[in-house]
Amino acid sequence: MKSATLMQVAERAGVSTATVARVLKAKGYVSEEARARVEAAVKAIGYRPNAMARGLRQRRSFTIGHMLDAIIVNPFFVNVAHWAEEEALDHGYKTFLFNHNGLAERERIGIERFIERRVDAVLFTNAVSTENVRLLAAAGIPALQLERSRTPAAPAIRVDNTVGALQAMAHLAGLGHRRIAFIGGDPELIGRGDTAGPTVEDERLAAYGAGLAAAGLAFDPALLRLGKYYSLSESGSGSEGYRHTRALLALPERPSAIFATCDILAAGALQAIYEAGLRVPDDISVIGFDDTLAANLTPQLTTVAQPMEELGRIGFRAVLSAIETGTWPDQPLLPSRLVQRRSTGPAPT
Amino acid sequence: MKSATLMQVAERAGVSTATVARVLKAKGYVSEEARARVEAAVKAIGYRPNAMARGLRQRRSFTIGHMLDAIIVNPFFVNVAHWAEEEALDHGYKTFLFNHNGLAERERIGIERFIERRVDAVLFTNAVSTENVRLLAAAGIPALQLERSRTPAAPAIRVDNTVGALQAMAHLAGLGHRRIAFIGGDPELIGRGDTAGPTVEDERLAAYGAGLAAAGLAFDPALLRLGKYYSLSESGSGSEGYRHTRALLALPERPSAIFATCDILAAGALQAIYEAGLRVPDDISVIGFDDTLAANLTPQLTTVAQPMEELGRIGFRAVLSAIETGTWPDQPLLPSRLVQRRSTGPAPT
DNA sequence: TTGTATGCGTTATCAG
DNA sequence: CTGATAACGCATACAA
Repeated sequence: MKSATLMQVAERAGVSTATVARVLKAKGYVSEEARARVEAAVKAIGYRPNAMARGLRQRRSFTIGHMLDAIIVNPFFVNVAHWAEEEALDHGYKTFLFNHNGLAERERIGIERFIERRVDAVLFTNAVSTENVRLLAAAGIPALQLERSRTPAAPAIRVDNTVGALQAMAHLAGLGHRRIAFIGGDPELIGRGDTAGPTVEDERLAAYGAGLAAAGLAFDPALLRLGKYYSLSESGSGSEGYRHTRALLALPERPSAIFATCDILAAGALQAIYEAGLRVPDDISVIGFDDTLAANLTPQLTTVAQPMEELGRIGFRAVLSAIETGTWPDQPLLPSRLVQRRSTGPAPT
Repeated sequence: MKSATLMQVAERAGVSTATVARVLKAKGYVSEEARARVEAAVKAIGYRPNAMARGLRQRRSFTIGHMLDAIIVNPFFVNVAHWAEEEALDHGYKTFLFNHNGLAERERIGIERFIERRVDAVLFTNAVSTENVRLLAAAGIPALQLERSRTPAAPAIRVDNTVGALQAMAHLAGLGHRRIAFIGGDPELIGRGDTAGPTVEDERLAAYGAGLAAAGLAFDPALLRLGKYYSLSESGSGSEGYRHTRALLALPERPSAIFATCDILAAGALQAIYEAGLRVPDDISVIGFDDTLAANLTPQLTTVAQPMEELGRIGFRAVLSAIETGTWPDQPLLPSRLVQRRSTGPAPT
């Protein structure tokens, strides 16, 4: 038994479809009596508006597309997608997800799907190719980047990586650490994109340097390990962090603290340290970034939290504004912040 | 600039809309010449079919709903959702996600949204209320449960929990463990649902007992810890496992191995053990369930893997069959299996 | 306060 | 092989 139509409701209530529409949308004048009859009819036959018909007529699908990097490898993406969806729900919207896994070709396919579905806007967490993003502009669909800007072809709500990273460094320095290693994304490897200015990786790396300087610590290139966050093909997604940490522990003078710019990297670091028979934080402290895996790791990880809920919610509200008014609200720089748990402690003496 | 319409393509190609439709759907006779002209026009104006119009006309949205428990707390759900989506993509479908967080009321709202969107079918991972699921039947929408059956109101593709759990127990027993603890979901607390027969929790618990018996080990009630998998309100989602493990370690004669029926529980167990200054697997072995967090934990967790990709893919194909032919294919019982990593080792002597 | 009529962009059914 | 034309279910401009 397929759902009833508005016309059937009208018939049953003995009014016109226009009247039914008026009570359903709660706009326009309707007599109390007609309203009651319509409501009774709606209930009686279990009427539910057909979103496709509505969308076709209104030229609005009440749907947005959310382009993600790789939802099953990094929980960061799940989280922002979740909160964007939650906010969307509050506004009568639904979101479509699509994972490009870092591949421009996949991203293109996803965007084409979004266009066919006539999404009212799309969120990128994150974008891959400027050319692809322009496809949306060409179709008249607003697009917004979340967390990082990879292309000038769409506005972005970015995160202030510096503030949290600086807190992390100050925390470590305050604990007496003098040899602090850094495991992070290589600005060149991660993909700088087409946006001018420092990338997320540049910022985190710069904050490491600034944190060192602020604490009066010298920079030691041996303590700097740059690479990818994870490789999609490898199981044990923390393997990059694991490898870097093994190298760090093999140093003649090993670090007493490691600042990893991703919880996944930190997870691998924790494994390497454990395997070496060292204890966290007694022998070595570890800080991560994102606050995704953190609370599940052993020991619970001190990490720089990203504002995932704000990113999702504010991001959705921003595109909603673009949809409804054609204008973008101010794009705030959302702060990251240090969350202390149990993986950091005083430097060993 | 909004996307062009089929009619505009027709005009530009100098043919009727019917002809355009024929070349687009690759069915019906079209002369080579007409086809070429249409294809050129499509390319020229960047035409993309409007899925809403198509859906309205065909009474099919090429969309399915996927009802999930709580995507941000348990990666298990992300994974099956991801693979179902992936399979859907291969068949021209998109999925809508909705998290009910274990609440029947939320589930009802989600289902209503799905109905309004006119999804062609819905997947439950997992269902909460029979009454809600019946809403779909009333609307003529096929529904399928994945991983576990909570209601007789829809068919289910379930997982064979026994096989993997038995492997886990045999693995532990083979390693010489004689005091094996069990931390699992309480069959009563988790929600038995309305389906007759043993629940997932019953099965895992039974396998524990059977594994003990097979190894000639006595059952010790002190080693049995039943509760919830996690509480949604608590950060550090492994806290349930942490608490149970603390209790276990405080026993006069503590276990040398713990079998936790969820990686999240195992993550908490690992934290408690670490905090107690014990080493895994030297002092105590741990096995989890699901294979979600496993590879990221310290040490990498031996766990009973659930067939998440198969669940998603086979699940989608099953509903597709229901949509297209009105019949359900055979529902296989998908096997779980032990994945050995580094958290299990010989029992200490 | 209410009803009529039209069109949103497709697909499908007919004739031709 | 091709072209009119009529729905699909709803929203809205316009009349009444």
